[in-house]
Amino acid sequence: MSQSNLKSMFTDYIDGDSFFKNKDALTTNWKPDNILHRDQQINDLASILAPSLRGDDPSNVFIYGSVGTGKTLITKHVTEELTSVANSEDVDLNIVYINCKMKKVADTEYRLLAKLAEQLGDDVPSTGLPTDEVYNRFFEALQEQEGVVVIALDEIDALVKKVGDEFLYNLTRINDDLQKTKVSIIGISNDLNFTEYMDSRVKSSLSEEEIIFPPYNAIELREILKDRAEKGFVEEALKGGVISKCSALAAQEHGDARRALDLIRVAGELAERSSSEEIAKKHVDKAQEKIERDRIVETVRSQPKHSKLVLYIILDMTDDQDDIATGDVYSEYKGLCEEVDVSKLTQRRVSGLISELDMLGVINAKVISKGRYGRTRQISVDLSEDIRGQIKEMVEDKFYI
DNA sequence: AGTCCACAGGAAGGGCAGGCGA
DNA sequence: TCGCCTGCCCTTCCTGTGGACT
Repeated sequence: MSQSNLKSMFTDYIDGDSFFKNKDALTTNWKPDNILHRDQQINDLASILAPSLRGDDPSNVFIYGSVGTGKTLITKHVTEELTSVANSEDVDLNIVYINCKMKKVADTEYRLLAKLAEQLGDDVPSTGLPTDEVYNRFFEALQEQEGVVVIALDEIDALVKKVGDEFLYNLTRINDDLQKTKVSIIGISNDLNFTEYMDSRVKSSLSEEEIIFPPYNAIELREILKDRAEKGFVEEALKGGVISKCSALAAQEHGDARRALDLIRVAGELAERSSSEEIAKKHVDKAQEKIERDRIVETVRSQPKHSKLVLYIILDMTDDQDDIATGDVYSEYKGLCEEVDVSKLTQRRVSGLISELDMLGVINAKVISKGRYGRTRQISVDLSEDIRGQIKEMVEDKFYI
């Protein structure tokens, strides 16, 4: 692009009509005035939490539902309403919301306790103290509260799978030691079978009440999307069938409203970038590809260097071989480490990295037995040429391959 | 039926960086 | 500054295992 073209592109951008009138309305963080198809869940959660307005401690509640079914949105909505009533009625109520999956924030017991203490007004260093000291600080911070404290732990399944359920046991028993404060816990999980991982005592005290968020079907998704699109896009930006297409695709993805919103927003951005007259179905297809590509590439980018090298080897080997084994990858990997002058990891560790890449959905690795010839992982890659190229390029740039 | 391969994957612990309190 | 504590990444050591081969 020549420099004058660049200039005209920018001026066109300013002068050009945008498809968007409020892009925020097309993101998951945006809270609509009326939340569709979740009346039952809103009422359930509200009636469980309502006793806190009279100073009683509400039952602990467990919320289940897969990704994009509105768990976080509804929890925030109900707790915000509750807080505003509590404020106007002068009731002591404190709501703490924490996402346990947030890397480096609340993904270990220490960090969770530190974060909880911080939200209750105590400052705890991000590392350095013994865990029981952090627990004490959190406990003291709780004691200084008056009335009810509701702790909402989002993506609690991720944390329990990582560090066990002992912290939950402590949390659910904390009321026994508190005098004037009452604590209630909302556990939010994406994994419906998650309680199987937990001790039965924790399970029973945490699941005093349960609320299930079923996936949205295509019709519900369409209504949600239509509502958001009216707020997010200017009139007549969308060609017929676009909303239906987005909702149908998202319904296939376990009724994921987040995916539906991402699809329509990205489709809008792509259409705008290609200077189209309107947003059409082809933009949705492109959006689908882009979202998947970005997800994979971003996942890989955030991996440690050895994980990148291992993936590079796997991509390289699967170029002309269908299935490869852990041992093959490891011997090639050792060669690559020498080539780029990086100290190599052990096979045990590389095996772990392969398993992590599999869990992240970047590669497919399944354990098979070849009888006499041992047991190994059969590794294959199901990525488009485009994505493979991007990942390889990223690794080559980083290590000067 | 027994052997044996090529790993998988659990457990324990070392070493490091970041941070605290004395 | 030093001792101590944490999370994190990694190694070492180990036991387990599905099925082809003998």
